[in-house]
Order: sequence, then C-alpha cells, then structure tokens
Amino acid sequence: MRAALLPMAFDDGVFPAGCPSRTLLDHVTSKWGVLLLIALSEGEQRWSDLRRRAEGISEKMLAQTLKTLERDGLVSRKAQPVIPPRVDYSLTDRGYELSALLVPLAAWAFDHAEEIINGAVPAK
Amino acid sequence: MRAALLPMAFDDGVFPAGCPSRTLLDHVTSKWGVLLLIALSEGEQRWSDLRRRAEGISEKMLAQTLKTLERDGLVSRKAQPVIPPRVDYSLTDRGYELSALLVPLAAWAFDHAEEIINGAVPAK
DNA sequence: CGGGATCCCTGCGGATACTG
DNA sequence: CAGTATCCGCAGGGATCCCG
Repeated sequence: MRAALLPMAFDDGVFPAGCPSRTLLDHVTSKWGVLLLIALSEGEQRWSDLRRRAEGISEKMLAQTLKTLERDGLVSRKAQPVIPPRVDYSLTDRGYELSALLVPLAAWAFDHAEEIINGAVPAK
Repeated sequence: MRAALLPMAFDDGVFPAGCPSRTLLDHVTSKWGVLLLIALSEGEQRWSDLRRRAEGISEKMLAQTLKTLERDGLVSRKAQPVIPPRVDYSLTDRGYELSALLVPLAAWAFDHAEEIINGAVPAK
C-alpha cells in the first residue's frame, strides 16, 4: 500500500531548501503557471487568448508568468513585427512533456472539486 | 502533436475564476502542499518528521497546510493522547490517488532542474 | 512534542496609465 | 494588440512566545 513510489534519492531531490528543483517546481505549480501550461497544451495561442482562458489573470501576471516559463524553456514565444502586433505562444517539447503530467492533475482536481470543497468529505 | 489531450469541457473546468477546481488546485499545488503530499506518499509520518523533510517550512505553515489538506480529505490525522503527544499523518485513499499524479511531476522537476535553472536552456 | 496565538513585515500581485 | 512601468495595498507567511 505504501510501496516505493518515489524514485529514491528523493531526499536529496525536491526536499532540500534552495535546491534548483524547488525553484522549478514553484514556477510550474504557481497559481497561473499551471493554468497557462494546461491552456497551451491545446496548442499555440495568442496573448489575448491566454488572457481570456486564464480567467482572472492580470496583464502583469500574464507577462511575468509567461516570461518565467519561457526562461525555463517550457514556452516559446513567436512575435511577428506587424501592425497591430501579433504574438503566439506555444509549448516547447519539454513543455509538452510537462503538460502531459499537469493535465491529469487538473482533471483530477476538476473531478473531485465539488465533493471536496463543499465540506462533503466522506472522511476516513 | 497537439492532440486532444484535454478532457473536453475543460473550459468550464479549471479555467473559470472562482470555481471549486481552482481552489482545490491551489491547495494541492501550493508551495508546501506539494512537498507534504509527496513526503506522505512514502507512508505515515509524524509532525516532526514532516517538519524536517519539508526543509525550510515554518511551524505555522506546516500546521496550516496540513489542516487544509485534512479538510480536503487528502490527509488523515491520528493524535494519541499520550505525554509527550504523538500525532501521525498519513494520506487518505484519495490522497494516494493524488500523490500518484504529483510524484511524477516532482521527479520530472528533479530531472530537469539543473539544466533548466542554470540558464543552460537548449532553446527551441 | 505538537501545536495555538500574536506581532510584524515583505513581496506578490492588482489597478492604472502609457507606448510601439 | 501586446506589452512595459509605476504605485501601492494587503494578506501570506516568518519569528517568537506560550500552553497542554
């Protein structure tokens, strides 16, 4: 029941404070990071599309989060020097790899959300 | 390449602001939530164990995060009325379900952390 | 040992305004 | 349209003390 689920050496993995994996995990599991990565898993999208899909995000956080994800090599940005400007965002290969792990998570959250949040927790 | 990865109706899923799935996802992907859930996936552990494994966590955040996870029915708390007190935390069935999704994520972060964080991003 | 209660501060993130 | 820049509030979270 509590099999060795964890790739061992995990104690030297995500858990030590200040290790790179913590930082990356924080980027990726950030409030808006998850949402944007999932949205982008459906394919290339424009700034305004993302702004609409990640309902409630501010422009500041959208820019900031996309930049972080881009620096992490998860998102690629293609700007076209036209007027009006057009910028497309998409996942890199590595980003797709990651989103494949994120999507089930979001699906799980979606499935269990109501029964869990509305105190109807079956206990045990 | 950009197949229908998402269970559709996802637009009415995680994305709408204020929906329960957002809340649950936030709990579960919170800075310390992820770490605690992963730590607990290795089996029952005591307060002090968890405090040590989630390096850097404050007592306040440990208590607070555990409470949230308990309210969400993901973690179960067993207190023994002895002196000195002994309290054991473990995952519920639903918690195990979730950790099965979280562990690969952490493993992925661990694997890609260094190459990503140290600007050595191979681009494209 | 396993917390609860307080105080306090910083930095996340929202709102607004401006630009190419 | 797709951002950047700036200001600023407030609550997330750390530190400390205490208690059963």
